[in-house]
Amino acid sequence: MNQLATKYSPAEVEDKWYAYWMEHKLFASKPDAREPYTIVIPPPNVTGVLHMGHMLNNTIQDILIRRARMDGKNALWVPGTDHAAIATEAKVVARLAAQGIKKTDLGREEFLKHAWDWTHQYGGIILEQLKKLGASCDWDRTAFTMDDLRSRSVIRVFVDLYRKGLVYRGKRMVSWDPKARTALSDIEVVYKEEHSKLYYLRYYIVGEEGYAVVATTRPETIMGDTAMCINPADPKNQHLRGKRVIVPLVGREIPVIEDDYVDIEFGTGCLKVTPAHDVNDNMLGQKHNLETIDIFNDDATISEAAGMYVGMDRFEVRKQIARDLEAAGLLEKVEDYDNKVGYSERNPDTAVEPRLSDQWFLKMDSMARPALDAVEDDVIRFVPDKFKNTYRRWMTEIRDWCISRQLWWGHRIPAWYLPDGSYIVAETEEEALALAREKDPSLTPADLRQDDDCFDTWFSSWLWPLSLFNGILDPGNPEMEYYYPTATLVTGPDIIFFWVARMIMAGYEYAGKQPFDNVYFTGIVRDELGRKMSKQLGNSPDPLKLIEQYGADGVRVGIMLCAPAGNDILFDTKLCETGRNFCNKIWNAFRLVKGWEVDEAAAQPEASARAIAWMEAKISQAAAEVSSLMSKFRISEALRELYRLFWDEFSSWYLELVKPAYGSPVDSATMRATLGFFDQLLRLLHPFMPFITEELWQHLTERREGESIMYAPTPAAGEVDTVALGIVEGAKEIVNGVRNVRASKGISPKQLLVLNVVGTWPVEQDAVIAKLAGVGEINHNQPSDPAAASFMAGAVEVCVPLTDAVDTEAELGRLRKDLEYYQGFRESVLKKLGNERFVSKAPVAVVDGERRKLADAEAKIETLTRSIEALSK
RNA sequence: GGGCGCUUAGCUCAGCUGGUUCAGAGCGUCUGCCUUACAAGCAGAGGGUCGGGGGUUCGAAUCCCUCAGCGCCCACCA
Repeated sequence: MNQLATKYSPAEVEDKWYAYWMEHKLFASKPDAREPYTIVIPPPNVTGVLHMGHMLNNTIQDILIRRARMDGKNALWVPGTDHAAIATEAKVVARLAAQGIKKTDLGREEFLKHAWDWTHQYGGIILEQLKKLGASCDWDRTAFTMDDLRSRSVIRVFVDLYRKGLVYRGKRMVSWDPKARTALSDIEVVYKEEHSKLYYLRYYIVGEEGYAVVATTRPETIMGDTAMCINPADPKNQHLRGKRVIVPLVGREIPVIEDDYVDIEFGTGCLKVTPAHDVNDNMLGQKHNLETIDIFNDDATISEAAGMYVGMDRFEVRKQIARDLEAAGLLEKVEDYDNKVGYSERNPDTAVEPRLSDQWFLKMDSMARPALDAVEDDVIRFVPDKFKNTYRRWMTEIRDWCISRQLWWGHRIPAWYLPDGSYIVAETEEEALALAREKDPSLTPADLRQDDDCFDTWFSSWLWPLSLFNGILDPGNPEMEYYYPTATLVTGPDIIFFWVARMIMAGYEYAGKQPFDNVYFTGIVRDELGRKMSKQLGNSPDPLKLIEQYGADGVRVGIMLCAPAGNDILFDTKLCETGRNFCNKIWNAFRLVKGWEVDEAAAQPEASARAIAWMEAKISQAAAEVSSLMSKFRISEALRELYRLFWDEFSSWYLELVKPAYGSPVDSATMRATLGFFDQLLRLLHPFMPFITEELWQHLTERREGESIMYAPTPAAGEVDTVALGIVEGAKEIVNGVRNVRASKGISPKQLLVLNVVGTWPVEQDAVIAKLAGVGEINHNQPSDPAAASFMAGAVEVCVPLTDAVDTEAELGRLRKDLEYYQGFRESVLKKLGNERFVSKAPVAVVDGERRKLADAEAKIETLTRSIEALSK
């Protein structure tokens, strides 16, 4: 044979097999009598491109799905994408801006057209990239968080929650971009370290002499002050308790309130409270029922409400007010001060202004309870379980969820305002109108004004496991009944609150059950320097380039080798090389076996028979180990186990043992067994390396069109023949010893050696040793030979007579070093056994073990001593 | 400030229920091999007082306390 190239080339193999899998619809799933195993993909941004985080995440999902499929389950992996409200809108805004178009000039309808164009243009690229990776998703089910079914589900849920009384409107601080005149999301705010000033202002106390001094970085907000706050435990400000003070320049009286939020150490311990323009002040304002004065217009100029400096820019006012305070003797001092200031990502020179606005909120506490219990009671299992702590903390201190966003790209909030200022929540405008007319029959469609805002992206993705099976619009449908709850969610710990917790809440609220049984938290992929991979740093390799370079299987192995659950991953491209090399190893092992000529009449060599019995036991052991590791989600370790099994045990030991001499045929029993092992190994490896295993499996088996290794059952862990196992394992030790002698003495591997054994070992090992160590003759129970090179194997000394004279001094040195080691070892064992408490308290097996160690050590010491004596003569 | 986690070979990390699968793997380094499956390979070698200190125990990389360094998440200081 050997038309097969010496190197595995993944490119055509991968495309060929992916097309084959698709053509035969091998990833498709329909409910049937089998046990389901379902994964819903964490939907990537619809216009995103694949990065290393996706690679990791989706490789893991594919491994789980493929393994389940081979375990005989009905495996379904549902793909889809997320509309990613803010991220996508920001991209579209940026593209329009490049053409000199402003979003506000376009208007909502036009803007959405552009957004959809963008989505259609770039949408789904990421899913095509996943195919390159080998992802076995049921593509016919591909969903989008803004497709019809998902959109209707979102609206249905919002209206339902509203009618249950869980939705309310409230004020919330948002970051406002005064230039774009729009609210920003938290991730659109960039904080910069800045040198600014700390102004110390005098607030005169009403009805007495003297004043309190307040330190602030924003003196221009004093017109919005509605209180001064001190810490009740602050000894230096006790005299202010219960007093009122006068806002400088403004002249308004405000109360002194007390709250332990105030840091006694900072400034003078007095804090001015401006509830309309600071997040914390707002919190204080709510707690103490303070008045709120909004002193800014949309563009951050001073509003009428301020009563002074009206129409001026905020920073101009800051300068002016400092001068005016100074002139009025109300400025105590000014200090340099470094602080962080938020800037708009969209307008990098514009500082964001905290601003109060009306938002929609969802009450969380009633939904949080069952969701918390589910994780506490391990109904939902977190892997690794350390994330239970994180989850518990957040769930017990859960805050209401602000579900509205000041965006156009997303699900528009189905609330309509009436001329009288009230609003109606309904699934459609028609329904809203009908409801409105119950109050006022004269209303027309023109009287209704729909809320401009959209839902938070997570308000659609929290329904994902439900909406994918139409569980919102048609609860209890057959697909829901079959696939829900899903088996495992694979995601990053960074979205445990945004997404995981909320899906759990939605699951209980709308299906009465957990959305998934397991959550596997992956690590965060970092570069070799430990930095998070990011576009700005440019330190994220392009996954598609990696696949081109190393093959999908190679990249999958590369990333999985370094991906323990929950720990961050320092990704090094080198690991893909290891993966690629592994593919090559498998490929070449296959070339070797396929190249063998079979002689039906040939007898099976003893070494081959021993090897086969041993390999069978090895595979059985490994299959059990891999099952156990997979059930614990120790996927990386399972792969390592298989890597070792294939490379070390199968290739280095087994194949070398059964390999016929050059030009000689192999006996049919050995060939059959070898092909059988190959088949089992490919099946064990398939979930990790789908392409190469499919390719070789095709060469290995007579397979009909439409069949695939994907559906070949996982090899079962059978009985382990420990005797057969022990024979080769024992022989390996001797072989290693002989190889060591060869290496240190520079003996060619071709030169046949004689072994004189001082003592004996099971003769069944001899054939194995002979084949692998290049040994022509093994003599048991021989006297020690000082002229030979020797080594210890267990308590047995093995002498290798040499044709050339032995370097006596070097040999003596080596033996003495060994002797010293074993004497020390004996001492430590003796010490342990001499400890009465050890002997009486430690388990019998452990004590027996120590006694065996002692006996072994003494035997070794005896042989070594004799050898040294003999050699010294 | 609150919480969580990490520290084991030059590098990246395994080490689950304390004890012969306990000091491991991969990569890197060094030595010898282009041995007709594979140089993307083969056969060897060196390298760590398991972050410091204390405790529990017959026995600690493993459990507890403490200190030091690093990282992450949440809340963020006027």
